Amino acid sequence: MSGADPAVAPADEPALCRRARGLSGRTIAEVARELGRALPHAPGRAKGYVGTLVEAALGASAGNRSEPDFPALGVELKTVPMSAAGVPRESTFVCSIALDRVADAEWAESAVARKLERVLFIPVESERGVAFEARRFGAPLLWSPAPAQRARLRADWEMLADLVGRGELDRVTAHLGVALQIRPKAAHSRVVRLGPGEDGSVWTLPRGFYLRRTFTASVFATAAGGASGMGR
Amino acid sequence: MSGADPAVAPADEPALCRRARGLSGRTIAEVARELGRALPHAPGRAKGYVGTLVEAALGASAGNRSEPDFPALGVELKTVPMSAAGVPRESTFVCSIALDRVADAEWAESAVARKLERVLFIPVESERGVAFEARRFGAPLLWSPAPAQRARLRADWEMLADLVGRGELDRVTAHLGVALQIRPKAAHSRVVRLGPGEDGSVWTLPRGFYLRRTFTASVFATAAGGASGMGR
DNA sequence: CAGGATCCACTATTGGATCCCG
DNA sequence: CGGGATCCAATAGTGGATCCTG
Repeated sequence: MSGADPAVAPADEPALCRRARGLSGRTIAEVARELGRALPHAPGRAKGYVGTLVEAALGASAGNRSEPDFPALGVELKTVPMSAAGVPRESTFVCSIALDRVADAEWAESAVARKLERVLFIPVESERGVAFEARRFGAPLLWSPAPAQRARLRADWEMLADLVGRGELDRVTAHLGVALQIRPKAAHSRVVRLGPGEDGSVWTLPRGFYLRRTFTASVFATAAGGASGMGR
Repeated sequence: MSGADPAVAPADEPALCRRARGLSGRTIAEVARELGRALPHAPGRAKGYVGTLVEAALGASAGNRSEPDFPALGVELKTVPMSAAGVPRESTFVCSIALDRVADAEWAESAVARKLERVLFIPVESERGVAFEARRFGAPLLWSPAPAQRARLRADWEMLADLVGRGELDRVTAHLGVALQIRPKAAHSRVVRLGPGEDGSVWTLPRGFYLRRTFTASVFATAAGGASGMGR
């Protein structure tokens, strides 16, 4: 074993960061072996595997509960697939939308605001041509939104929550929002959920909030010594 | 006739701007008719037609000479095809590259810097679905680069001129440069010109400097009341 | 040929769909 | 089902090729 007992949650942020840095440079296969976990059975059938693996490696509260991964620290954990150029390859899921309750919510109380207040990003190599099990973890980033970033997220959230609350879900597409967007969140497109419609409730596809790839890219770029914090 | 005699160059910038504003809202067909010019014979065979038409309409010195379109004013004229959203659809040609002379040139003396010091942009509607002759001119923009824009152009130019001067023309692609890029400028790809190579001179494709679409977009966005002048 | 540009095949992006696990 | 995410067909973007005129 290489560090503290992974089954136990880290006591504080420094301890968490130490564990996270311990992953840097190591491969998925190495970490899986140390935790006694099998690698995914089939290539392309590995969605979510790395996220779960990192949860175990860092001692996050496992499972599907709607609280931070590290409840005592208020820290949310996200793995981010990175291209060789150091740019995220995918958007980042934030949380599902409670379609029936978003109407009269306030930004400060929202699940999005709470989840994003403190996030530990773990970059993972993700390049066609590098075998899944050989992909390496990168340097972790413990992030809280800068004022301009928080303002951007809030503006997007208020615009989107307003649309949902007004029953205009059918106007909501992933095109909306600069930093934050709404996209489907379901096993497939026939799944339905009750949500606000033009006349009362309608059956609709479950949705989630996601961070755009460009936003996450700017978060990493800024942290790496970038200039502005937002913008190109 | 709607304004001053188009055959005569405007006396000063205000006069030029008045003529340019006179085009706003009018169609290519209307302007062509007033100047007694035939419309292009075939659709898709109209490259350059609008540029030449506007030169005539505004009293620019016609022809292929390497001086500003309005020599007395030091103003360069560029038509810009615009999408319905008000964003340029194409990059903007600036000038050809003297491959054999760019090596020891200085930015301030360069053709790029001189051409871009004062530019009159004339937007033209350019949307599949709007017939060529029915496309309308937009509000003109008389522009000089803001300090940040000039610095960006200079940095790009120096990087590119350096590559060309060092005989590394084969490493120059249109990917290089944030605001300014180098692309082929010839009738077709078999045209060759003598330029600097790794060992003396080599035959190579003629090239030109172009403004990227994103840069021209930011120029228009800023002038339209935008915030930053550069950036997204 | 130099200046006026646009065309278009290919690549990059991404919105919507989908998959695994507990 | 909710949390962990990635997949991929369709669209947007653009680099290199091309076209017209004087």
